[in-house]
Amino acid sequence: MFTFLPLVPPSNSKYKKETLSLFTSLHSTNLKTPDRLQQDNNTPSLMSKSKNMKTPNPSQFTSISSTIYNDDDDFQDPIPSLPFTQTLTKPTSSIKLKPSNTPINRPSKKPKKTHTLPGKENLITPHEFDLDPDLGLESFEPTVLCNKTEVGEKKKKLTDGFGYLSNSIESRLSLQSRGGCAPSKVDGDLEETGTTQLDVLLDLCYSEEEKEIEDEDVGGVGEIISCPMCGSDISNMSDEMRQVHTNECLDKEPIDIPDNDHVSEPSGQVLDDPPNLASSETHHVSPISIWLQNLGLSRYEEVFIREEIDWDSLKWLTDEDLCKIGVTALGPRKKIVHAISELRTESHEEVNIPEKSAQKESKTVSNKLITDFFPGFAGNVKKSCTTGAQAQVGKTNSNNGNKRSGTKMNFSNNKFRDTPSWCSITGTPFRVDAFKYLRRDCFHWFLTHFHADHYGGLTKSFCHGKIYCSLITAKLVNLKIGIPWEKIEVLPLNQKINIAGVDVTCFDANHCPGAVIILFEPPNGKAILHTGDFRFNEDMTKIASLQTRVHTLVLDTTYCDPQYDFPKQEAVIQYVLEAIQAEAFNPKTLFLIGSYTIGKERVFMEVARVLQKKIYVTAAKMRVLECLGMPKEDMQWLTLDERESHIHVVPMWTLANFKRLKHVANMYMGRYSLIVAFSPTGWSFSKGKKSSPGKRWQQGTIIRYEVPYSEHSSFTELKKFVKFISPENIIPSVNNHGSESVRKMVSLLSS
DNA sequence: GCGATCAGAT
DNA sequence: CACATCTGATCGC
Repeated sequence: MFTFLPLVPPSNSKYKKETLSLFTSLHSTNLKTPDRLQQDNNTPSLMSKSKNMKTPNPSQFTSISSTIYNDDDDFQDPIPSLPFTQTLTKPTSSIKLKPSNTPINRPSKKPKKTHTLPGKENLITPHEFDLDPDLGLESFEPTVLCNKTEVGEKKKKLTDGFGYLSNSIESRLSLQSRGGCAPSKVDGDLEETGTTQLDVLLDLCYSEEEKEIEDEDVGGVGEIISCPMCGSDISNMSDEMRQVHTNECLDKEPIDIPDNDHVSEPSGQVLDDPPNLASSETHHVSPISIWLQNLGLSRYEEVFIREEIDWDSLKWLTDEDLCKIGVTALGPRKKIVHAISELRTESHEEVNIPEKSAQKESKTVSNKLITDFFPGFAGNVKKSCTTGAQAQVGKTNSNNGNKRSGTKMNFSNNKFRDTPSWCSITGTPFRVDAFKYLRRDCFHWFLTHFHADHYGGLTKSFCHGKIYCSLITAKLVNLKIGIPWEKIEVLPLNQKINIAGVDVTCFDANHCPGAVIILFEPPNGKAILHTGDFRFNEDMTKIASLQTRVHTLVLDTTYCDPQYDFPKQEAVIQYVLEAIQAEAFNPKTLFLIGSYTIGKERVFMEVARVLQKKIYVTAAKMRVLECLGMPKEDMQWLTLDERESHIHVVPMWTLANFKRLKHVANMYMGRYSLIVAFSPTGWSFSKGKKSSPGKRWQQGTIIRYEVPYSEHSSFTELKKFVKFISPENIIPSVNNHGSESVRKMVSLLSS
């Protein structure tokens, strides 16, 4: 019978000691090394077999691996021009862990900024001039800097083991005890603010402030600065807090937009429908023009003017009409038609809500359920929706029940949609995972982790301020997207820092490498905990900072439904291990383990460690893994030489269906006679069957396992977490299950 | 021609 | 279901 032969003597006690990560504890405590593993080393191993195989020439190697696994895609080399030969010439016989050629140390090259306020860049980047020389700067730069130097020192610590999953004792010890919040200098309603609504007015504020700053560039302070809305003295606030304050006032007191110059600013501001547009009309800017600008289709402005299309008739234009009037290009036409249909939907709803037609009512009710079940949430949403989630359409929204008098436009273009409430951190000038909603009124963009649905919209031309994220995420953002380090601020784990007057603390989210949960403690005293994506574990309840009072919890509700109950990751990995053993009777078996750009590392790393087998990864995947700061003892299990391993890490979609797997099988025809693939996904359980450790499918010589390996919290875990945090409000960050599941969760929680 | 973006697919 | 991503079409520079 075939068994795995250890490639390396299993003397791993050293790194076991060093690695505080769950990874290791998982290995040392939960995962039993399969008995058969240690026995029977008479049987020729696949390994030795593959060593005897004829060595393919380099070009074969490349074409095979890249063709089979679509390496050109996700695990793609970020530098397109990088010649394949570079990969090929890597030593293939002895796998050395090359020093990473990724510029991971570049953050340190970034000169530590000192007090640079009165410099030219203050005029260039608004967020810098925003800093009050006395207060803002004091509260922002020095604090961060101070912490940043610590960050540098901590980097090593953070990345020891899997930095991302260690709520290590070590790091927890360094938790700062949480001081009381500074008394808010703004009025008590501050927290009720949404952040971005009337960018128009904000822009006004900017230009005014810009002038002021230019004037006082030399450091002139002392003037009393009043809120343009309520008139109260906001001189003591940092400029960003002033923005926040002003935004709140704006939300409270909707006003007419006074200046069309700003109305026409195509920076994605939210436009009120007829009323405000009407006011802009008096300044000879038609609402249609603004609307077109927001769609990025200003070039058709002339056409619409020529055809004398007004706001009302716009809503009834058809695709055909557009063709006739000269919008012939398919793309723009589609865009316009889509946007029009949204306009219609919206006005339709406006009409219907009062009528309470059965259908509409049910929609309204279901929309409101979330808020109903979270006392205080409704009010919040309403306000933050004015700037935030209100106009959401499509799959990323639907939790925003309240449509403030339906006066907002929906834009088909994501970029111009309102920032959803779960992206805006009320009471702060921050956004979280909101790169799809880039605006010029914000300069602090937090990224919880490096998954496409969270960094979506972020491109290397990002120029909206700073990106705040964990070290691992920072490396990936730099590697994969090409964001220069100058635009990235690395956040330490388990350590409170101050950004723009707001206390910020990050914790490991137990999701993918680098994923963090972020606690924001704004001056208004209403702490906001943003989970990003996370999987709850009991250790989180031991984090001192989380035992604080949390006002609003922005919660990853991916599996917020009782039907979603899956096993612990350890159990699933154990299942995979056993399945590999069970299938390994055939020495010509190729094992494939699915993976995303990042995520699911634990599955294949544990397989390697427990089975003592090397794992093949593509060069691009290796570069990503090199960002994770895994100890050498772990990295030694990875190889870039596919001949060294019959366990391959492949992009998840390679395993998506048997058709693709057959493709792989064909490519390896003759070399492998059996393919065993593992798809680790949280969705791989049937609704009725709870916690089944995995499903096995077979078609001929291809076996496909779906294993419920989730990096999101199960419903049970969500419950525990919510109970632990006991927030006043919850904002779901995922709306896939709608309000119903949130309602269920809440009712269960309250029982 | 390349990067960005989006809808639709998986 | 929709995880997290891919694909292909289109547009702008």
